[in-house]
Amino acid sequence: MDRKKSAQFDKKTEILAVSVPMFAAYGYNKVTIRDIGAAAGMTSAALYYHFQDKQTLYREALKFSFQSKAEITHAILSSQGTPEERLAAFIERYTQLLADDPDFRRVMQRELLDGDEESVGMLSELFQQPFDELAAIVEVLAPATDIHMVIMSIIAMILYHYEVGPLRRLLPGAKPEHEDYRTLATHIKRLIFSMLEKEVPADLPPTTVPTALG
Amino acid sequence: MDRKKSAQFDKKTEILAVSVPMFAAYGYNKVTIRDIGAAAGMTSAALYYHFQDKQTLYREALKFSFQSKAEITHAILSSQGTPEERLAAFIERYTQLLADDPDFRRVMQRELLDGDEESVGMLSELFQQPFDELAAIVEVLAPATDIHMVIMSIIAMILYHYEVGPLRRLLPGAKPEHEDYRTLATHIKRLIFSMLEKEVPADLPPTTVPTALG
DNA sequence: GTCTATAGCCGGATAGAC
DNA sequence: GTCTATCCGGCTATAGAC
Repeated sequence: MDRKKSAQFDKKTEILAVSVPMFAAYGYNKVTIRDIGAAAGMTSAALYYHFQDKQTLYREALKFSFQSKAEITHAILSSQGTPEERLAAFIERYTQLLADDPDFRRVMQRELLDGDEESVGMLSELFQQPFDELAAIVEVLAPATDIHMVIMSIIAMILYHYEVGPLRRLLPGAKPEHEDYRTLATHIKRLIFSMLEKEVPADLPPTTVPTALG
Repeated sequence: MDRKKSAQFDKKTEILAVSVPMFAAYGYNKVTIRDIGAAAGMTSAALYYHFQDKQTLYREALKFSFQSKAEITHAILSSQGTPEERLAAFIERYTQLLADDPDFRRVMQRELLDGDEESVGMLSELFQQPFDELAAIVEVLAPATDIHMVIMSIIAMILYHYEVGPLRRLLPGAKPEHEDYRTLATHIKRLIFSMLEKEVPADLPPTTVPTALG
């Protein structure tokens, strides 16, 4: 490791990395700067050397968390194959990605509830490109439909399934396999492909899902 | 109006009624008991005559808000007609109900994020019956499918559309008509009925949507 | 770059008068 | 039932030593 500042491991980045799961779990208000300091191995006063104030720290944590997700989403959408296969791959892999990352889901949920214009604007910029890539795939498969709404429906079924989990488990017909992301993915693929009047493509070969940058 | 205590207008109920929109808009932490007192026309100290503490007030507000919604949901599902018509009616009317009631959506969203076991348990009890009624309808239409998942998908597409609104509006392909609940309802009906391999029933006669109890 | 100490504020809850 | 006054605790942020 050389002397030059390493974006991966400098103190500031480390603080962001430990604070993301805390904000995800408890929300902005309940996480105190003392908590963050303790988790990063310092006192709250030291945080003010790195960040102007709590709001700034939070916004940088948000960006830190979402930037990588947008890049992973782009990577998922860059897979090879027919449009059918690529759409199926997106549903399968994105479902898995979110199953593996409760923090990401929860931060997103909190932003949709209480995010200010600036934060939400930042998110929209990050997801502009992946959204367009997905739109290009859907357009080939269903030129006559409202592509925007089809995409939102897919995302809704994935994300809301996780959001509603705590309540869903207590409702009639809940089964253990509903916790498995593959059950969810299969269900969504069936629904979407039947609307597109296409066959659901065969399951993916066990390609590695990108789970981190680089 | 007689002397007996009227459940509709006693002071306690009035406090709950004014606090629900506040909790919905800003969340538990950001709403102070001083705020609630002011909105109800009294000081915070007076609230402690009616409620043990802030948590208790919140929980009662939650129940107050959700009980009526569960009853309305039941009313929507009690409509006449073929199973196809009843499912279509549910999608149409529930979409409208949620369009008209941002408080309900937001309180639900907050509970799914941060609700404790007790609150979520209460919600699940309230929605048990409407869920079963919906399941009975779907079962007739699609005996071979995972009914639980089909219902969750419908609810996901309705609720997530509203949740994601602030972000969705900034994404490619967003159009003004996506704000109209009827656009959403039509889209969901098309998707669900194509999966069921049924025709979408004709639009409802302009029946009044129940919007309050009684 | 991190610490200790503390200023300054605000929120929940209670005491006691009316 | 509602008020005024107040206590207590926790939080953000800063000052200043090291």
